[in-house]
Amino acid sequence: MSEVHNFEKEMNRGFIQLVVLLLLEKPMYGYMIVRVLEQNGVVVDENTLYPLLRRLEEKGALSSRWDAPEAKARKYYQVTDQGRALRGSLLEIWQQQGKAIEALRQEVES
Amino acid sequence: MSEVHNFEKEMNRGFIQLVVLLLLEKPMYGYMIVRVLEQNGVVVDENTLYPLLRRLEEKGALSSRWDAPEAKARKYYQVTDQGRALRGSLLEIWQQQGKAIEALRQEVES
DNA sequence: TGACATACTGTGTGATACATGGTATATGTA
DNA sequence: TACATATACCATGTATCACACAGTATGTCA
Repeated sequence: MSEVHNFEKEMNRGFIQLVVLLLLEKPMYGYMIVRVLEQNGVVVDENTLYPLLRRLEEKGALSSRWDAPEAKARKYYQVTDQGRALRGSLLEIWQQQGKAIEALRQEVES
Repeated sequence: MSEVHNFEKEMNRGFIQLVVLLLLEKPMYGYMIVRVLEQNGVVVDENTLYPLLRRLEEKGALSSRWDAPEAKARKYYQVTDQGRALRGSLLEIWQQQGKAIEALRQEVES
């Protein structure tokens, strides 16, 4: 059905969280996040992002507010201090993983 | 229950596949992989790794053979050409993600 | 003998990416 | 005005996966 197999899909899972936490240093709404990431070569499905945003808010990593109540509804999200702490630990994990992969790559390619 | 939250756990998902595909350029068995990764600061649960190995073999990315049939059974896995191709595309994804994260980090931290 | 390490397997459970389908407003254009 | 398309979000369902829990069986060492 899909071009991208499961193994490739799995690569997105942790990554999207981290990207969102980095991006939302400035307040943005869901649809906008999808477009901005798209322009940077990162494809995130709407139906992946919206639940993720709600989940991150539920856990205290993001805060949100509705904008322009009478116009087209936009829900702006922004990272909280708790979210910054989470971002920090995810970044650490990311970097440790990067080191492991680089080390292994050198072994394989030599 | 666990120290590590879901957001942190999610970081492992794509990563483990890639590490295994890199590591198995040399034939190794499951229990050995867990120990080797452990020594490199990467914690992979046995109950995560064993199914992953079977899954990768099922999809043709790994081949396996049982060793020493009458002694303690060890199942040696090794990457196939198909697995190398998969590894290549996962590495590409990894690098693209790395670029995206680095770009965002610079924006956030400046 | 018995504790512990080694080596693997089967069956849950909960979380999540993505699919499908839907609501509602805004905007461009014929 | 009519109608398509873009914008912006949500609800529900399915498949997959990390990890928990529990078990089998052999090897090793005190």
